Amino acid sequence: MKKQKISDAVIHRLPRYYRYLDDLYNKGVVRISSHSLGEKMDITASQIRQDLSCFGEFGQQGYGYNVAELRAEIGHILGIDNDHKLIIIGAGHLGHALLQNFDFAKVGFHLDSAFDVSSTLIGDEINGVTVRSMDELDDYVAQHHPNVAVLTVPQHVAQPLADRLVALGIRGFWNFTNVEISVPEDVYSEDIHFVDTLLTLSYHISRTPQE
Amino acid sequence: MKKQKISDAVIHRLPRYYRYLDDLYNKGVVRISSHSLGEKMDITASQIRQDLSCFGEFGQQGYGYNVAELRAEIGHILGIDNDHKLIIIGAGHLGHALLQNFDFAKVGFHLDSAFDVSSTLIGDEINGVTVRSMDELDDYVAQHHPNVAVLTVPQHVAQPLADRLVALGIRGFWNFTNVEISVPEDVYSEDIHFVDTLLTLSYHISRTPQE
DNA sequence: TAGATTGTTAATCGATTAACAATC
DNA sequence: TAGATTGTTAATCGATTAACAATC
Repeated sequence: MKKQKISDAVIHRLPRYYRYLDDLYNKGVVRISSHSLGEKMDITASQIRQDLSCFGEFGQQGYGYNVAELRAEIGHILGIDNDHKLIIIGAGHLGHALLQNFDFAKVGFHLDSAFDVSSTLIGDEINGVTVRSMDELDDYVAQHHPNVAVLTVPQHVAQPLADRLVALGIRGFWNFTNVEISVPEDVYSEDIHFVDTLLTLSYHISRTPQE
Repeated sequence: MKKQKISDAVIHRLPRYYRYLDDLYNKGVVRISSHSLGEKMDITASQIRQDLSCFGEFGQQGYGYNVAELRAEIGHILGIDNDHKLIIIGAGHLGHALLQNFDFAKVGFHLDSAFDVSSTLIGDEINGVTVRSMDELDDYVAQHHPNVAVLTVPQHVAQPLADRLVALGIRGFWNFTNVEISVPEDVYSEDIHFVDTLLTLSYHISRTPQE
């Protein structure tokens, strides 16, 4: 096991490993070799072994990897067992969709509460979660200490809100606005730029002839 | 200008360039150098010039780049002026949120129609777009020839639906389900894996102490 | 035991950065 | 003109792949 800084390339492959292993696990597959996993995922066996070696030794010569065990190990590396507490800021259509559809518990997050400014939404209970007024935000965070905030708010309020939430102790953002928010070094923001992905799609279908 | 295969790394930076240039453009900024753009975007000036050189020569020595012009060029490279026609498959919470909030026109897409299986939704008009029955899908596509489909449907129907849509001539997928759909070489699928991004976030906030 | 497959070291490949002549 | 900044070539850095001894 090498003890080094883990590269972004490796980190970004981890959730994908987890997804495939979880799938195999649910199908009842017991063992898998780097070679056959690589075939499924369309990457080289070498890359898989190299990636895993950043975190430890999880396999066995001549056998491969135990699916349940490797799944659990990668889940652990990803922090799936840390029970992060999360609040949703903005209960509009997108926030609402996440409240309704997204299985936060499956990835180790506990959805605590949602906040909005609209009096039409405040007081509503969506999928067991109460929508609170933004006026209650400071008190609520001070009392319950969530560490992650989902930003499903209009673009122009994203940065001021992020600043406010950082001051309240939020450590991670799942940012669905189309702006990159700036946060201190010890806070992480994962941006979902819908526009960017749609443009990437546009790029690819605009030039399929030669490639 | 080098004539070569464009690497994925470059392609994935293009929408970000476009976003920054669009922002500068809207602020009325006329010119920018690779150095100052790099400072804003937190990348090297060298990388910007190297990236752009894949597509042409857009700058001028001693001056830099004209913001409006470079924005338009990158938009063109991304295919923003191709007026792609798009349909939404699945008008549940997430599909609904996209119908309501997302400015498809801004990125050169024309939202044509939405489809669902639920009789509660069929016939509804959301933001000017009619929700049609999935039974009408084949006829509709044959007649209107949309080239992109948004998949906001349950996981287990994603692959069969994708197959059906490919057969109908769809060239690109904006896939919001948590499975990777397999498509022919000349079709492109852009996957939005919410779970993966949330796990990446989890990884980062689970180990901030040392980094 | 023989075959399979790991973890790791070395080789290769590609992407990023630096340097600089060209020129606006 | 002198200063600034490009596009491109060369140098560096990092990531991926190949090879292989170790061993289950």
